[in-house]
Amino acid sequence: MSESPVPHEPPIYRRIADGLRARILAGELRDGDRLPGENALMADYAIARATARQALAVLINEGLAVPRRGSGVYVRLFKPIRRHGSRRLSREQWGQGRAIWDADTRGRPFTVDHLEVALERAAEHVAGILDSAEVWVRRRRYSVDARPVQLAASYFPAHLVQDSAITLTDTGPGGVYARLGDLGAAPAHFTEEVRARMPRPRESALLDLPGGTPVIVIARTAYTSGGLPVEVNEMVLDSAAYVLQYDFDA
Amino acid sequence: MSESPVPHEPPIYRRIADGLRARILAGELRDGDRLPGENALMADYAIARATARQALAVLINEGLAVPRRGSGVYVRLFKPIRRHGSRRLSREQWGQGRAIWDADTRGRPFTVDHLEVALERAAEHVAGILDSAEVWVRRRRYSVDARPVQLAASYFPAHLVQDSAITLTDTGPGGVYARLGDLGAAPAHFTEEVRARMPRPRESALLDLPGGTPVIVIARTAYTSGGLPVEVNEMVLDSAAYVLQYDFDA
DNA sequence: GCCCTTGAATTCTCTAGAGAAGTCATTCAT
DNA sequence: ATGAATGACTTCTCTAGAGAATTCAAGGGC
Repeated sequence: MSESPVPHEPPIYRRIADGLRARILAGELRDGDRLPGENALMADYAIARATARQALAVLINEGLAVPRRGSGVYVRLFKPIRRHGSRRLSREQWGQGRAIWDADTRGRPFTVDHLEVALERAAEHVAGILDSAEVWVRRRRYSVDARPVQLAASYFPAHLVQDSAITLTDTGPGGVYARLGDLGAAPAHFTEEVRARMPRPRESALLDLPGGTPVIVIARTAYTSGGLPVEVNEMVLDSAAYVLQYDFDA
Repeated sequence: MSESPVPHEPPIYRRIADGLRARILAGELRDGDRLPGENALMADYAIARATARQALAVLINEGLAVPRRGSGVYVRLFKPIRRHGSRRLSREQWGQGRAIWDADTRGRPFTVDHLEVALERAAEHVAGILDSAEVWVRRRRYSVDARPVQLAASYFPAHLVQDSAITLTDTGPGGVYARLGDLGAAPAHFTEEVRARMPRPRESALLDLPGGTPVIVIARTAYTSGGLPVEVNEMVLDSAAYVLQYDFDA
């Protein structure tokens, strides 16, 4: 019964991780700095390799450090891009453009790496929204400075866009939204659903994500002014590369 | 030069993790089901304990599984709450309320666990936005069904709210926004900055997060109709508990 | 000056084993 | 019936060691 009232000292690997984390968050170790590696920790604390690795794994899974095989473990950088939900209401005219998080506002150039257009049977959740069993899909990957930052897949009801340039690689001036306009189905209203989770392996590979990096998943539905859903766009973002901004009135 | 063109077979622990993940995503293993544990994997694949643990750690870090010490490893559940950014434009009148992700829309009751009100020197990024060195802070934790889901800290310029009920535990009918209205500083415009990252240990503890669960961090600034910033609200959400929804016009 | 090889340093994968600590159902005493 | 103790089972922590795979700088050959 007489349990010692000790608040349970944390295990070794955790104490080491706590120490390193404190030094990172205090700014003593900065973006890109090299952390003590497995061998250094083994020597410094007289522990086995597995224990040293476990300590480093904590920081890696927290997204604070990135391992580079054959080289070392480094403090991770965070230099996000700002993505505006509604440009119309965006903050440029509010609050002198002050923001909580630093980010590149003036857009660096996006490039599209991969582009794939296909006619497919719609997945259930997409079919349910677009009310269409067949959809044209446009899948693409965006990069900034040769670094992949976003995967996107847009779905359109097949019967609506069948003979338009939306089914082609080159959609012409103004892009797909201009083409939807040509079809009398210009998007007038958007709703975005936002989630965050850890990436699937395929997403991890395509976005070249280090461990400990969640993805932000945005599912955007575009409606015409008549309330007809005309596009579902599923985006997967590297969470270390983005800050989302949404503006709205009370 | 003649590199063998073998696409490098993945290591054992990864193949095991891949197999289990496939069974989870295919629905063969459902929410709450028990996964084969360390001992089972050791026996099935004739591997060492550390290797079996490594395989399970992959799924745990992906947020697909949750370990329960002394009991087993279980498939994780995902039953989020839907949080609306702008209620005014929200989708109820659009698209018959169809949504990509299932979520509890009708609000289950929120409860406030912790509440702490204090006068503090403002952190740099908050001071920069509110243009005030001293701020009143209201920190609180929200729970749903006795499960903590959100931490929030609201900051107000000290000189503005000094003598109002905002500095009290009970803010009276209508809450802080009604009090700001009393002061002639009713919020008219909001901007939200959204990020996702892995939690800090303190957040992990307060939200009772299992491994592999990112947090969504929302920094919301409220402006009066005159463009004066009157509140900064930093929220930390359990990403497995939330789907954010934003609606806006083109 | 440029390319290639070499070798040290580093992370990554895995084996084998041991004890601590928590969970949970069953058994036993009251 | 209720409650306490037991014991099987589970995850968690850690040791010790070894070879594979990768990086990167230094040195040698052209």
